[in-house]
Amino acid sequence: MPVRRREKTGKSDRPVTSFISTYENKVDRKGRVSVPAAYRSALGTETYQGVIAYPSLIDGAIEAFGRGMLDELNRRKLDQTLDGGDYTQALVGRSDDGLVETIMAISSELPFDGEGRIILPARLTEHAGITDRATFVGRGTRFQIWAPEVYEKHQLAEVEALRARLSGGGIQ
Amino acid sequence: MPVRRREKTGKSDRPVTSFISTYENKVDRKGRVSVPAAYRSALGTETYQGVIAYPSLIDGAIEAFGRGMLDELNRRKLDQTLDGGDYTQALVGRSDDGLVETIMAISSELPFDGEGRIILPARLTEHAGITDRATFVGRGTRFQIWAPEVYEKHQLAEVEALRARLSGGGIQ
DNA sequence: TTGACTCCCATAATTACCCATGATATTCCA
DNA sequence: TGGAATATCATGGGTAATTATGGGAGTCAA
Repeated sequence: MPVRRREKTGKSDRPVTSFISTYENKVDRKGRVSVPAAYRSALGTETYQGVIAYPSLIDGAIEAFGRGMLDELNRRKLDQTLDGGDYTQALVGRSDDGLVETIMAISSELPFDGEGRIILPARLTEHAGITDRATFVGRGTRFQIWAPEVYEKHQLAEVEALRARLSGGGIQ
Repeated sequence: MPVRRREKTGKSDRPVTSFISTYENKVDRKGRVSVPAAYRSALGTETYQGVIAYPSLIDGAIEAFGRGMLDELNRRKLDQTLDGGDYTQALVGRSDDGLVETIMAISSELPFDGEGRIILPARLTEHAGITDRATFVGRGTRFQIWAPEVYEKHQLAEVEALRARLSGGGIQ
């Protein structure tokens, strides 16, 4: 079982517009962990320096994305409801899908410190089983944070399932 | 019935206050409770230092937002009626559903003290069943205040319903 | 007085901010 | 081209600032 080390910062660490690749970083005694520099530069254009995180509803992992996406969700929702004259939604909060509202409730705002680290709240580390190390997994528009051991198993199963599905079609 | 366009309303460039995450704070003997610092900073730009609160019409909880949202509601409602030529409503204050007017009537202005605390009126704590502790729940453009044990149950059901509908891994 | 409320101060715990270091890349220039 | 100087990154620690919370003094009004 190979230990995943920090990737060589070659071409893969140039500024990207989305979250890709995987990194394993340490969680120190204060609960701080560095967000990979490549991810931070992907968030670079945003005024607020930090990420929004919430426990995955599917996996034992933490889901995360930029503040920009959060504001976009809220703004679109507010515009949508008020423009349509739907004050019920804005004031009472009842709608067909309470997805945004629920995500807001279970999310945490995690600002960067001067060194690009965030503090993972206990609620989130417990959900993911994270203690002293954390694996950052890029998922395009968002990324996940796993306990390394857990992710390793999950990833193997993920790849295996994909391989099994593709073998039928004769692709690779 | 005119379709409202974004550039006409001119509010999309204005930042939306985003209340996220949940916090449990104590209610002291004087009935004071700290509004989470993250919420206060979300209200930071507003001139009025405090929140608007009213009993939820759906849940056993308190609904709250900033003065900015209150003004926004009134302004949009006024725009809407004037655009539609319904001056009667603007002047006399009668509307079809009366929701906004009703909310205004049952709302309380709760100013911050020097330490960022508010005093919850008995009418509101009784509605929510709050005694010595209160859970603040971010809902994006507004937030709620619950009795912790009540919210705990409610939240479990909320997440379970959401989980049941999700097929992918997170937002979008 | 009593009670309700506002303003002010105190404090323990937490968090934010600052600086330091070793490892690894990258740049520069003789 | 080789290697020294420079830059970036992940990581660690110390300290000042903030936060949530408690309580006292003063101010009204009933």
